[in-house]
Order: sequence, then structure tokens, then C-alpha cells
Amino acid sequence: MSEAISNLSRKEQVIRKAAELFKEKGYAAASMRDLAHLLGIEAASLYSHIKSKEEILRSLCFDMAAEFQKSLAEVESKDVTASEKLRNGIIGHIQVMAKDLTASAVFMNEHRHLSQPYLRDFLLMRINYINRFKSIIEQGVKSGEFKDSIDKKLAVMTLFSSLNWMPMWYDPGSAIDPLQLGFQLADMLVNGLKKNA
Amino acid sequence: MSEAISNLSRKEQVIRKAAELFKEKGYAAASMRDLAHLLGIEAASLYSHIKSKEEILRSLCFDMAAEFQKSLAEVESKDVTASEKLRNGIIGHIQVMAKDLTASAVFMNEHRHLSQPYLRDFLLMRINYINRFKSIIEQGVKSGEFKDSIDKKLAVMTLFSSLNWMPMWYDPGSAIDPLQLGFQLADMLVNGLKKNA
DNA sequence: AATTTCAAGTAACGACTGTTAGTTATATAT
DNA sequence: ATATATAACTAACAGTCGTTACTTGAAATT
Repeated sequence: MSEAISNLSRKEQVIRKAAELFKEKGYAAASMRDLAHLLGIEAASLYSHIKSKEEILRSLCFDMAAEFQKSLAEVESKDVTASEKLRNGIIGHIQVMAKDLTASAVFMNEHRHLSQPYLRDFLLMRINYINRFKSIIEQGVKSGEFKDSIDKKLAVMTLFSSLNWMPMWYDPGSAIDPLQLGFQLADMLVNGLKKNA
Repeated sequence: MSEAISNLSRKEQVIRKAAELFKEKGYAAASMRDLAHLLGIEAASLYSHIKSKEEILRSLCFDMAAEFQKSLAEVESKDVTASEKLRNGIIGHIQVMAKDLTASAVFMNEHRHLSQPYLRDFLLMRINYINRFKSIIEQGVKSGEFKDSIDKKLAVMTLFSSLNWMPMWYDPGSAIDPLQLGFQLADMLVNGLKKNA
């Protein structure tokens, strides 16, 4: 038992350091020797803790994916207006990312280096997630809350682009905290920059 | 003379094919042997046309950067309202990307693999470009066109995220053409999703 | 005190990396 | 016909890649 806990703990250290490295240099350009050096050990020693380089990437990508799914499921379960749902979805997504900005960056930028069949599974989960946001937008159009002139694919892709780049520029030490960021981002996408006349 | 033209032409072919490969696999994961294979030649033969792998990346990144700068300079030269300027900037940016979606994707995702001092130069140009968009937003706030409640950094980063991910999902064969896409995107960011009551 | 577990080490493998040196066949220009 | 330029070739380099096999010292458990 204690072996498993302690092993997991060290394995977690390896994975977290790997996330930093993958975020900084990209998965393909990050070598196992780089990672080992950051941890102060030899490259071969990494394999006492992990099965392969890709196992690290898989763990990072799929753990984040599970968090996103969980957050969205909770948002969907509440019976509120589409604007409210969209707003909650945006805030939830941002808060999941804020809990681990490094893993979020890897999730977003490096998932393409997953091999099959993991890549396929990952992309299916992602499409599913996006489509559920798209449904919320469609509900909003149907209920008359949102303009019917907007292209739904464009709207949802714009939304995701904005969300997914956040880990690249957001400074967790900055004045604005993740929750406030979520509020503002939701407001900006729903109401736009323009002052309501 | 004719040597230069013909050489340039073949060099261009190599660079364009490299852009496709870099977009698909990422710069680091794309090998010169992959590229050569796509062109039906041997890896060593590439070096008749280009100096190095990174020269290709440099040429892709800096050529795109020049196009973006040119587009923004023209937008800035016109004396119009801030909303109009922002709108024109967005449309211009999208049209530059649409002219070469592949190079745009490389520009956005792979520039970090530039070595110094090119990386530094690239990032400085990019900061400058972003700050000029930020100025337009600030003008809009000052003139009362835009809300003064918005965080300007958040606004400009959201804008850029939306713009920069477009090459990843936009299908040039789709119903909506780049100009319409620019119109809609500008409208969405300025006016939001919500119907004006 | 003996045994097991953990986290590291050394050495090495086969494959792949970007790149070079030098050569050759083909098309164009003189 | 001769010279030149283009675009390809073969062979090979020094280095790096992820990973395996096996070993070792220290800590925890029995």
C-alpha cells in the first residue's frame, strides 16, 4: 500500500516536471535526458517511474480532459437560461485550466503527438465537448437570447480559441484572479466590447 | 537571371511543402527525410535549395510577419472611429491569414523553435503588433465607444486567440468566405453574441 | 537482523537526426 | 558543340533519441 502511494507521489513529480518541460519546449523537442537533468537524475532512471515518454503525455492530456468533462456536466445539469449556461461553462472551463496552467498548455498544444488509438479517442472527446457548447449556443439562438445571424461554428470556435490560449498569456500572479477573468471573458463574448447604447 | 528565378521557384516549392509538413507534424517532429520523401527526392538534395531546416522556418515566420505589419499599417493610416479601425484590423488580419493558411499555422504554432537572435526579433515584432491593436482598443474606450470596464490585456489577448486559431479549423472550401468570416468575427467581438435589446 | 522495496546508477542498443562532401545526369545558353 | 547551371544522387559524419538490462545503495518492513 505505502509503496503505491509513495511511488505515485514520485511519479507525480516526474509528470509535473515533464509538463513544464513539454510546455516550454514542446513535446517533440523535449528529450528524456532534458527531463532527467531537471530532476537531477539520469535519463534511464526515469523508467523506474514511468513506462514511456508518451505515457506522460497521455496522463497529462486525459486527466485534463476528464476535468473539463466533469465541469461541463455539472453546468449542463442546472436548469438555467442559455446565456447563463454559456457563462457558467466559460467560467468552469477557465477554473479547470487555472488549477493547472502548465498541464492545460500541454493539453492544448501537444495532444497531437499522441499515437493511435489514443489520439483518436482524444479528438472524439474534444469534438463531443465542443458540440455540447455548440448546443448551448443553439439553445440561445432558439430562445431568442442570441442573434440568429451568427455562424454557430464560428461562434463556438472563437469561444474555444479564446479559452484555450489563456494558459499561454495568463499570469497567475497578476491582479485579476481566474474567477474574475472568467466573468470578464464571458461578458466580453456574450455582450461584446461595445457599450450598450 | 534565369538561374535565380528558377532557383527561387524550386526553393519556394520546398518551403511550401515544408510548411504543410510543419503544420501537420510540428517543426521538431518533422524530419528533413520526411520533407524530402514528400518531394520525391533524397534528404541531402534539399540542401541544393535551402541552407538549413531553420532557414525554412525563418522564411515562413518572417514573411508572414511582414504581411501582418503591412496590413495593420494600412488600417492605421485611415482616419476612422476606433470600432471601424478595430473591425478593419480584424478583417485585414484574417485576409492575410486566408492567403496562406498553412504558413499562418506555422507562424502561430512553430515560431518558438526559432533560435536566437531570430526568436527575440520575432517576439518583439509580435508584441509591437499586439500593442498597436491594444492602442486601438484604448482609443475606443477613451472615445466612449467601448466599455471602460473591460480589461484591455484580456480584450486584446482574446482577440488574438480567436484570430490565431482560425487557420486550425477554417476550411477554405466551406460556405463562408474569408471576408464574410472577418465581418462576422469582428461583429461578434465588438457586439457580442447577445441580441441588442 | 534479514528481507523487501524504492530510487537511483552504469552501459549500451539500434534507430534516427541535420548536415557535409563530392559526384553525375540533364537541360539551357553561348 | 561547348560551357554552364540546375537539381538531383550516394555515402557518410557525429550527435541525439527513447529505451532496455542489469546493478547498487539506502530506507522501510517483517
